[in-house]
Amino acid sequence: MNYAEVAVKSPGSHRGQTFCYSTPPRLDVNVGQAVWVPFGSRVVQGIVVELSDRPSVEAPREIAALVTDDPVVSPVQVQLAQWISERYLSPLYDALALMLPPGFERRAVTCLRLADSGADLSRLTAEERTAIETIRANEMTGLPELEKAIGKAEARRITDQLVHRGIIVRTLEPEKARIGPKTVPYVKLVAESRQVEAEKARLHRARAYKQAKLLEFLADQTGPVPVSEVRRRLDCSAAVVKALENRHLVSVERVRMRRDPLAHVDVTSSPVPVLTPSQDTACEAVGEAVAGEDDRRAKRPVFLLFGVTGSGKTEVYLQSLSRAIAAGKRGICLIPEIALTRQTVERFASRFPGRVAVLHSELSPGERFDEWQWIAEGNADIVIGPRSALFAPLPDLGLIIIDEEHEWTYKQDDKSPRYHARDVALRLAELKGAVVILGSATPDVASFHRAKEGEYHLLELKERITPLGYSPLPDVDIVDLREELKAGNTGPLSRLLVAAMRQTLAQRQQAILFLNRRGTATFVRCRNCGFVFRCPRCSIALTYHSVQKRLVCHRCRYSAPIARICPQCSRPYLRFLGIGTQRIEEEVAHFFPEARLLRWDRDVITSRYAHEELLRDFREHKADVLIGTQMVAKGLDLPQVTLAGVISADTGLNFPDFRSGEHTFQLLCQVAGRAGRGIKAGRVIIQTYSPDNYTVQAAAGHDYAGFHSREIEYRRRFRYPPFSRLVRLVYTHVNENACRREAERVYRLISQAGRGGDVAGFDIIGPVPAFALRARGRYRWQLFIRGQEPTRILAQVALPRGWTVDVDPVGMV
DNA sequence: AGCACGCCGACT
DNA sequence: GTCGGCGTGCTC
Repeated sequence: MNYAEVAVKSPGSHRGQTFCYSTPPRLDVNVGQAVWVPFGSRVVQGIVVELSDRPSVEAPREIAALVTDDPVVSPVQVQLAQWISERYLSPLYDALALMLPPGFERRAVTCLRLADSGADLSRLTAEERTAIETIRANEMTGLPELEKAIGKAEARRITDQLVHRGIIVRTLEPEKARIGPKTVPYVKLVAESRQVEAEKARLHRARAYKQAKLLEFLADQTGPVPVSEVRRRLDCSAAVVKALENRHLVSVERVRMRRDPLAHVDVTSSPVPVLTPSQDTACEAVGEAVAGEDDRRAKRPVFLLFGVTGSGKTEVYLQSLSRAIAAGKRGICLIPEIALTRQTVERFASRFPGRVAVLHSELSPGERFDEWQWIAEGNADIVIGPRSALFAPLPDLGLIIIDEEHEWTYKQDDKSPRYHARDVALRLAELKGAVVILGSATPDVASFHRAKEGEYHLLELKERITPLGYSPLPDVDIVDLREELKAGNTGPLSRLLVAAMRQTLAQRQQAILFLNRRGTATFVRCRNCGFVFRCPRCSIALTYHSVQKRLVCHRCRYSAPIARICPQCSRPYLRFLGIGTQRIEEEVAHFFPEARLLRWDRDVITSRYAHEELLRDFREHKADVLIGTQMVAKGLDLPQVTLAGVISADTGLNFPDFRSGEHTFQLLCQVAGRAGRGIKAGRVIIQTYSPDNYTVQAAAGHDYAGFHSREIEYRRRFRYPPFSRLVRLVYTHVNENACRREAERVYRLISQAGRGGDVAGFDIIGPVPAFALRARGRYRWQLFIRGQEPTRILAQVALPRGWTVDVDPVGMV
């Protein structure tokens, strides 16, 4: 095996592409190894994905060095990366990069050093002298530093010269590690007890009382003690420790320390609750599957855990994990968003004290590094985190849990690889022989379809558990907003909602008001000519913020003062349309001047802990009404809330996306689930202009099955997922015309390839301008390929720069 | 990412 | 006529 196929970190490399290198005998190269390879004029990192005894190109170059002696990714991870690269049409390296330890990726920098030999230093130009002085000042100087000192082009020209004349040596070194293990000094006694007595006497004579005290203290300890603790307890300085160390009476060693993100969590374990019958059935089924014979060929089952809000899905996760651990396995639990799921994380941490690792983006780089290392060393039984936690180096993986599996945050859509964590998890489970639990109160339409088809095992939790036992789901009223208008009520709050709020507040209970999304908040339109204020950079409608009295773009934060007259027709008929959280706040304040209001949207949430503080305040009843967007709908446990109001269910419904019904249903159910989780019954009011819509009706009736059967028929009729798959192609360009023309060209290219080739059974939707046509000064056009295997056609089409491909996109807008 | 190759505007 | 702009393509 003298050759290696290497996935190279290069932006230009396309899907699955590898480069062939020869392996010098001095290096022990294995699959999964990170290596330095020459690439064009540079040296870059790559991952070995295959070994062979035959080169795949004529003249391969040689692997320069290993990055580490041991492979960084396992063979199974290489397989998983190949699958991701294939499915999502992403560069293989990008897929592998998901699995690398934090801070592992580094670049090679050119380093300069003076040559040892007494080269001829006479006849140097002034610039050359400055360069040499800069290099002499440090042991090792990076080329970038020299470039900063004397300019880029100049630095290159001069170093070339000096290297040529043998005055300096140029080498390639990995850039300095930014993250590493944290170590703390520990001190321990090395002197023998006889010696200790003698030294103590001597130190007393020398009036070095602190040293004597330290010696005495250490003699009483059984092992090494952190220096910081010694200093705190004996109130001494580092010099005292140093003095004893110099006399070889004590030794100081640095010990690696874990920066534990869960250190603050209170682990006083609450009693393990008794399971309801359906929870018990679910745990039994999962436990049996996890503990089953270790036969890799027998595919492990996938469970769809379908349970309404408050039915105790988390308890099923916890006890399933207990069973997995009892069977010698470990588990990963994916959660949609860390900010809103801290309660869940803490519940896991206190059920399995010291055995839970968290991996998420809010960790400091150091914490992330330590968690990763800690997991890799086999210290954690459970890893919990958002989608990337799937790639944790957890040994003995036996169970993968995906909480709120319908959540869109499981799809990565801002950067390559554009993978869906649920689908990757299913593949990983197959490779590892692990069991999967998909949990949701409102499963993804595709997941529930698969469960109905028998592909997944359906586990249903029917009872809703509250502090006083089982409680029914809240009553839901639908308010027809057209009737409100007819009755002369032009405000955003219906008469029924106002009445319900009055009652709730009179009983000193809490209410939540929910707005579909911030993007539909107050925009400004001219009633005379129809002009709408738009962002000059992004072309989306600007939103009016009453506090600053300015129009703000919610995409790029552009802002402008509000005008009095229309810039198009010069008439003073500007009108504020739509409703934002601020507008609702003002409206509620008008009806209930006494009520304490709390607004929750991205304008209020600024700092890292603002979510928690706000929630704590509301939970402690420091406010009566919470007004917010999507965020208030997510799994929050607020027992004193007895009323939930949806200002308008329509905003989502009218979105030009085949998933708008599904999304709206999920949101409405989540909001409905917020009310009545405590001891008092809850009530929900949904305001809408389309009261007969099946999505609204089903949500009001807590009828997932009813919604699903209608929705799946719609999907079948229009051949949308899960009856087809989609690929989204987006082209970005500064010129609008060029953008449209390129989109049209690729449309023709794909349809021709489809007619002529062997890939049939697909159609193209578009090309159309993307929903936000302009983003950051660039235009965007998009088209969709729909079919059974929509990616196959793309193998025949070369897309130039500027295109991004999103397989199984989460939305169409 | 970087570097080379190649085709159109302002200069000797 | 040439120098150089950066659009396009390639790196085992």
